[in-house]
Amino acid sequence: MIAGPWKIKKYVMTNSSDGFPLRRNAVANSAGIQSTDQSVVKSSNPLFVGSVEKAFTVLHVFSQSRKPLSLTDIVAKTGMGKSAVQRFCFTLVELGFLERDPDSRRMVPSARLLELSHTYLATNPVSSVAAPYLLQARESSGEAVNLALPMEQDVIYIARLSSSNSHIIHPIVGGRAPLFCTSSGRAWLSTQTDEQISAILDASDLRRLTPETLTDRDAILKRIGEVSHNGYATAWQECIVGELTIAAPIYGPGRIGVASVNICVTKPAWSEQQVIEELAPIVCRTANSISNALAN
Amino acid sequence: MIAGPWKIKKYVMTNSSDGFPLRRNAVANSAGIQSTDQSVVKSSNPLFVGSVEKAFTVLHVFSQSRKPLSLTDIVAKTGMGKSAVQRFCFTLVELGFLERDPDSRRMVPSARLLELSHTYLATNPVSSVAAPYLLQARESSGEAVNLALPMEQDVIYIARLSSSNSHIIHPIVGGRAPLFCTSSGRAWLSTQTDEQISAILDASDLRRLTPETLTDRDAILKRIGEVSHNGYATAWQECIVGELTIAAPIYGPGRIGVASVNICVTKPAWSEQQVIEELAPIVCRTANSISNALAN
DNA sequence: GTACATAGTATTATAATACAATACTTGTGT
DNA sequence: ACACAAGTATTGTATTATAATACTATGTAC
Repeated sequence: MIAGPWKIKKYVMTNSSDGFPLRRNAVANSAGIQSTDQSVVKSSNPLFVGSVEKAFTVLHVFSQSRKPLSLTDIVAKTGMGKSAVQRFCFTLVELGFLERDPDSRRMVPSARLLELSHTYLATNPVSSVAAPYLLQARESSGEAVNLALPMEQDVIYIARLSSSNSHIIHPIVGGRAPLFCTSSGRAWLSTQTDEQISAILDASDLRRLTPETLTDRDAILKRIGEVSHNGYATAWQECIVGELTIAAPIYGPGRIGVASVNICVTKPAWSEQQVIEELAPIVCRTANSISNALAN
Repeated sequence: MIAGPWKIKKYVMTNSSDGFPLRRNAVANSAGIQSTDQSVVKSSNPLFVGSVEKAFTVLHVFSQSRKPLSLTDIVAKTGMGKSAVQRFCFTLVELGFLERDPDSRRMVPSARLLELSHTYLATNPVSSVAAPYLLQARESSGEAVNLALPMEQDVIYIARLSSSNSHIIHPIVGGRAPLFCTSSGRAWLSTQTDEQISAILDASDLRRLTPETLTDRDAILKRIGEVSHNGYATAWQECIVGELTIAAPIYGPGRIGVASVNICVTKPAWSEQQVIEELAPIVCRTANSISNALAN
C-alpha cells in the first residue's frame, strides 16, 4: 500500500488501555464514517509517534463540525480522554494552529493552517503547471473548473477556478469527495487496471449521497468503462443535487493516471446533453494539454 | 501575548540535552530567520506536547526549500537528531502528510495538507463573506485582489483572485510577507494604537527585501500614519521588484482592524499615480463593504 | 443572591512512549 | 570492486506523555 522501505512489521500494541482514535486506514472518510479495524493486529511500528496522530485527530474534528468547539465537544467527537484533549488543544493553540476565544473558551482553526497548504502548493509543480490550461478552460467554458487528485477512496481537490459569473467562492480546495460517484473520480479510475478499480470499490462505502447516486457496483463499473471510449467521465447530480460534472484524466510521465480536470455546472441552466456536446471537448483538450506539459 | 487562561508558568527545561528546534515565538519568520531565544528561561508548560511541535518543524522545513528532501537534508535544516527526523518523517508519511519517492527516498509534502487548509476555510466566515466583494473588486479593476490577515509580524494571505488576464496562478494563499513593507500590512497596522505599532516594529526584522524597501523606522511610521487620512496604504516595489500594491483595512465588529484587502499590479503597465487614482477608490469601497458585511 | 452543576484548569505519580546511540543494510560514486 | 555515504532497524534508558484527580471558575436555576 505505502510504497518503499520502512517495512512495517506486525507489532501488537503493548499498552493495555484501548487503542488509538484514528489509524491511517481509519481516518474518517468524506462522510465522517470511521472504519477503525480495532480487532486487527495493529501494524504499529515503534518509529510511529502517536502524539502526532492525536494532534491531527483533534484538528480533523473541526473539518466535520464547522464551528467553534469546546474541550468537551472535542472529547466527545474524538473519543480521546479529557486530559489528552486538554494537552493537545493547549499545544495546538500554543503553536498557533488553533485559536481560542478567551470568553467562550471554544476553539477554531487558525489561518496558520493555510501555511501548510502553501507548503504543499509551493513545492508541488502540478498546480502551477496546470494553471494556464485551467484558466483557458474556464475562459472557453465560462464555468467552474477543478483539478483533483486521487486520495484513498476519494478525490481531493487541489485547485479551483470559479465560474466567471458566480459570486461565491466555494472553499473546495482541500475538500474530498468519493471516487465512485464523481466525474473526476471516474476519470481517474478509468486509468487503473480492473483489479485496482475493484479493490478501490471494495474499500469504498458506496453510499447514496443524493437520490441520483449510483450505488450499484456494475452500473458504476459500466460508467467507468465508458470513459476509455469517450475520453471523458460524467456524473449527473450524484454528489450534489443539481450539479452536472464532466471530467477527463490527466496522465503523468509513463502514461500513469495522476489527476483529473473537471468542469462543473448546474441543472436548470444546463442539460446533460449540452454538457457533453459543449464541455467534453474542453475538458479533454485541457487534460491532454496538462498531460503533455507534465511529460516535459 | 496569548490571550486567555492556560496561564503559562515559568518552567525550566528539565532535560539536559539542548533545547527544542522551534518555539512558538521562534518559528521562522517569512525570511526563514530564526530568533530562538535559547538563553531565556523556556516558558514550557507540562501540558505542551513537544512531539507535535517537532512534527510541524519537519513540515515547515519544506516551505523554505521547495524541493524533495532527504532525511539528512532535514537533519541539517532542523537541527534535530537523525533518529528524531527518522521517526517524525515515518510518522508523517504514515499519516499521509508527506510522500516518499521509494527510489530517491526523498520526501515531499502531500496534497493531504490541503485538507487542513480546508478545515480552516470551511470554518471561518471571513473568506466566504468577503468573496463577493473581492470578485467585484477584481471585476472593476481587472487586477489581482488579495485578502490578508495579520499574523505575528507578518500578513498571511487567505484568499487571492488572480488578475483576469494573467495566465499564472501564484500559490500565494498561506504565504506570508512582513507587515512593515506591504500595503496590506500597513493598512492593518494603521488600525492599531501607536504603542502596538511600535511593539510590532520592534519585533520585526526591518530587512531590505528589494532596493526600494523602506527600512527607516520613522519613514515607515509616516507611511502608516498617512493611511488614516487617505483611507488606503501603499507599497511601491518594497517586497517584489516591479510590484505596486494598494490596500485598505477591514474592520470587524467593534471597529477592530481584522484584515485588509489589497490590489496588486506591475510596474511597466501602471504608475504609482495611476494606482492611487484608479485603484484607491476600489480598495476602499471593497474594504468598507466587507467591514459592513462582517458587522451583521 | 446563593447553591448547584458543569466546564475548564492545574497538579502529580506512574509507566509507557519517545528517545539517542548504535549496529546493520542498502545504495552510490569512483 | 571497493569505499563511503545514506538510509533503516534495534534496543536499553529515562524523559515525556499520560490518566486520574483535585481544584477553580463559570454559568444557571431557584
